[in-house]
Amino acid sequence: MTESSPRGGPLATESTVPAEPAAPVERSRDADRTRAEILEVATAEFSDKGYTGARVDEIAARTRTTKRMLYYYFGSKEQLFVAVLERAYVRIRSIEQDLDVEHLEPEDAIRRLAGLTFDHHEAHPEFLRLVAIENIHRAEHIAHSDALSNLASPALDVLSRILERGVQAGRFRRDVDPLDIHMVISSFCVFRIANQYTFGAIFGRDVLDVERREHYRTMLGDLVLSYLTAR
Amino acid sequence: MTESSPRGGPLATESTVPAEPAAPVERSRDADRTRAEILEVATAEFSDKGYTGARVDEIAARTRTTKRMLYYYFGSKEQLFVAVLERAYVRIRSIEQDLDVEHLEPEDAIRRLAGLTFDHHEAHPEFLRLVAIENIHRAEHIAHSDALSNLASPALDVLSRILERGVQAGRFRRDVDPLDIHMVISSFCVFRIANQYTFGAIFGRDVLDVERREHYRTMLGDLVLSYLTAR
Amino acid sequence: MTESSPRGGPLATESTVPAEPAAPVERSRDADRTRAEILEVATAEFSDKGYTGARVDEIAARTRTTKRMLYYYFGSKEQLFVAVLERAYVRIRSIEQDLDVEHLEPEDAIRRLAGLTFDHHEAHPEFLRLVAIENIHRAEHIAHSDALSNLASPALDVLSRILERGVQAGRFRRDVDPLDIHMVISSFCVFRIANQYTFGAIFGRDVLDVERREHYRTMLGDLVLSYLTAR
Amino acid sequence: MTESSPRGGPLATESTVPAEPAAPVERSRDADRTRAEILEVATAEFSDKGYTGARVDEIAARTRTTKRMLYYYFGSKEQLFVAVLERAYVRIRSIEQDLDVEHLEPEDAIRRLAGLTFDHHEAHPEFLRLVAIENIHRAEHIAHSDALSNLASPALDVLSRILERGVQAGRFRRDVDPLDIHMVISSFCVFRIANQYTFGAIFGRDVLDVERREHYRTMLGDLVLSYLTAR
DNA sequence: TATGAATGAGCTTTCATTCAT
DNA sequence: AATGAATGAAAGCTCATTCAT
Repeated sequence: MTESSPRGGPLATESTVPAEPAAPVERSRDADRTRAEILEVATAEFSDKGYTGARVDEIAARTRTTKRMLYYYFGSKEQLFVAVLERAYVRIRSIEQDLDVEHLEPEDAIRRLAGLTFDHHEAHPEFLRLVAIENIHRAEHIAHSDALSNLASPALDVLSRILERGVQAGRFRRDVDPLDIHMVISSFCVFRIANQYTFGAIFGRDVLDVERREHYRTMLGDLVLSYLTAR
Repeated sequence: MTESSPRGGPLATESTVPAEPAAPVERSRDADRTRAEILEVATAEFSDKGYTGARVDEIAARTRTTKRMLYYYFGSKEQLFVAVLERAYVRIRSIEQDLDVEHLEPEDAIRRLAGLTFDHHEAHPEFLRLVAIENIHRAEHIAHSDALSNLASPALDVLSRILERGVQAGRFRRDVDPLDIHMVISSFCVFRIANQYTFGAIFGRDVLDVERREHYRTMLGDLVLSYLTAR
Repeated sequence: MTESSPRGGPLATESTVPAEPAAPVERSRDADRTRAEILEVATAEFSDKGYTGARVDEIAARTRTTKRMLYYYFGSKEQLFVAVLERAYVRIRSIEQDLDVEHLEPEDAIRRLAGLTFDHHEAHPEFLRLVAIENIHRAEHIAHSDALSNLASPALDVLSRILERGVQAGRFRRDVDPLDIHMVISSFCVFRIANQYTFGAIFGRDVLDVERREHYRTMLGDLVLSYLTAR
Repeated sequence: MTESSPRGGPLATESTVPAEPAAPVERSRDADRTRAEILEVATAEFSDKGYTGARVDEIAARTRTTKRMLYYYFGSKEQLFVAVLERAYVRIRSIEQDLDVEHLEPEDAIRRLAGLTFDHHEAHPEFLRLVAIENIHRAEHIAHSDALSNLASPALDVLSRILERGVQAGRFRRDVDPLDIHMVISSFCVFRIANQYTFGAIFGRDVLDVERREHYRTMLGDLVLSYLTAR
């Protein structure tokens, strides 16, 4: 990489700059807007076609800028993909932080948590596609990203506290690892979205059918709770 | 396509020829061997790089034949990919048919079934990678394949009978859809393999660690059984 | 060329073999039929796509034989094209021999001759396409063909005699070269067919429109006669 | 096509820019020079080998640029061919506009027009080859070209006025369609060039022989005039 | 800081033909 | 006399990227 990127290097996230002098800000705002637009389009393209399948030309064409600007801002296709992943993870995590389950009974809190995860995954299939794509590439992009390497789910902390409360109340099993429960919940929610196509093709069932939505949502809660409360 | 492919068209699967005639088979055997070798290498390449990322040149280079032969046998990169998918599914399904759980108690049968699924997925990560890749492509290749469109898991029939026995014995819930249970089991097994990289990168846990293997395997059985036996 | 062709080499025309022993004739007849079929299809393909644009695979696919047989009978794509040209010229010339104008007045004979030429070209556009294709290739195939090198039009002899009669009767100009008249007639008839597409695209006139047919046919006669009878 | 072409798209003709700005033109001039060079070479190659027979590699090799640039400028082999056709037609038509026959007697004007057409065709055989090639392809490229679909010959207008004057002077037939006369003239001139090879091979006459040139040129004038003045 | 123009390397696929009996 | 299997060479085209200001 011989060319330096503006404002903090290629991995810089689009942090809101609070107060800056007049003139250069104008330009920065344009730059931010352009960066954001590129990321938006790139997210769609990468999510749709995969990393290799995505075309830099196509991303640029759907933008108001040129391909050259894309390289100017992000350095390379790979760095653009990393930026896309970072933005996607940050967004998803920020949504998860809205969880407010402290006032609920442990069982209800679990149902709430699982249900929200279920909803999130259904609402953001392009995020799951990016995750699947990144796994195909063995998470090599995430691994090299400082911004993502230790970005654990905030839901995990919430989950830990729910489990603690449940155990202390004598309603949940002891010695259950919160991350395992998180994995069970994620497995189900991710599989339903990420594998919907092959599952549908093989078994002829559309798991995204709205008529089946509540069934699956409830089932997930039942599944986790039955495990946590099993004698 | 004006050039005819050898032996039954590009989608012809490598049917086991039981008793073979004498002379002309020699060449057929070579052809079959070549086909098999191409499929082997192509499976590795597609599984490793994804459909778009895979290179026909690379596949050919790792083979004793040439790129030309690859096109002679399979017609196109896409048809080769379909052949790879077909072979992978057929192989996985044939393994699943070895299930022998009729003599077990329903609970043990469930544990056995879940455990074998768990083992299969761990033993064939390249199959799960192909499935993930195919889902990125919205199962368009499987959809166009006659050989795969109706290839439900034989494990599903086995599962149905276990559930029936469990219900009749009064040990399992009524009205549980076998396909839902299959989905729960698959979710967990698939997620653990397919999402191991991002999961590891984000949470710092290696879910493939042999030391944790039995824990997860048992946990899956517990999870499913607690759901099936929940009051 | 290392492989010899059956029955007289690659340029042998499909002459009817009168009397031959039993068994091999059967085979020859099949061979002749196969050759004829290949030539039929090849004529269509070459005429449609041009020499380079024509596909050996495509020709073979439209035949009941295989591509290999095509090479067996004709040696190469080029030799097949020569055979196609030969057959086309022979056929066209044989049709022209039906001219019977000796009993007509010179003027009527000219009209008859020009009209028949006009009709022939309209009836055999694929022949004109082959001629155009061959001219694109500077007649290199015809030049190397013994069968075609001195295949002048029989119409030329007929024309010569008509002109002689006209001159002797004091109705036609003296010293008119029959080949020049042939060229005028051919020019008009060939142009109308061979250049119909660009002419139509540029001038918006469909010169093949049946409603204009008689007009052009008459006009050609008028044109030639006015020249021959000009003071 | 996601990659944008320079300067107005692939079909943009080399419009004469009258007054040019200062600095950035230098590069444009290079680009125009490169475009022109590619078109020059491509004209020769397509004209020589036909559309399918022409090789993009060959065209590029005869240029100072690379094959990549050829695609950069023209998008595809087909679009390059269209550009070649457009340039050829535009050039031919621009030459035809130099006709200045208003001051001549109708008969002399006709001879002049026919003679100039005769000369043009002889001077630009590669244009006629392109036209023949385009007719083999049924004018599909011209049909899709906006620049060419309505490009009637300016010679046609000139011809119309000559005929009018001749009719008004009582020297020419009435009710003669100028386009028919154009067709007669074109037929003869085109045939002589386009069909020279097969004509020479079949009849052994070199119609391009300089010794016969005046004969044919005069003959064409005689032919047309005798038709126009026929009683 | 910003950008239009240009590009080397490699991609999938197709072509007419020959091998080997 | 007849043929199924195999193929070297090259075709058109696209990719992410850099040049040059």
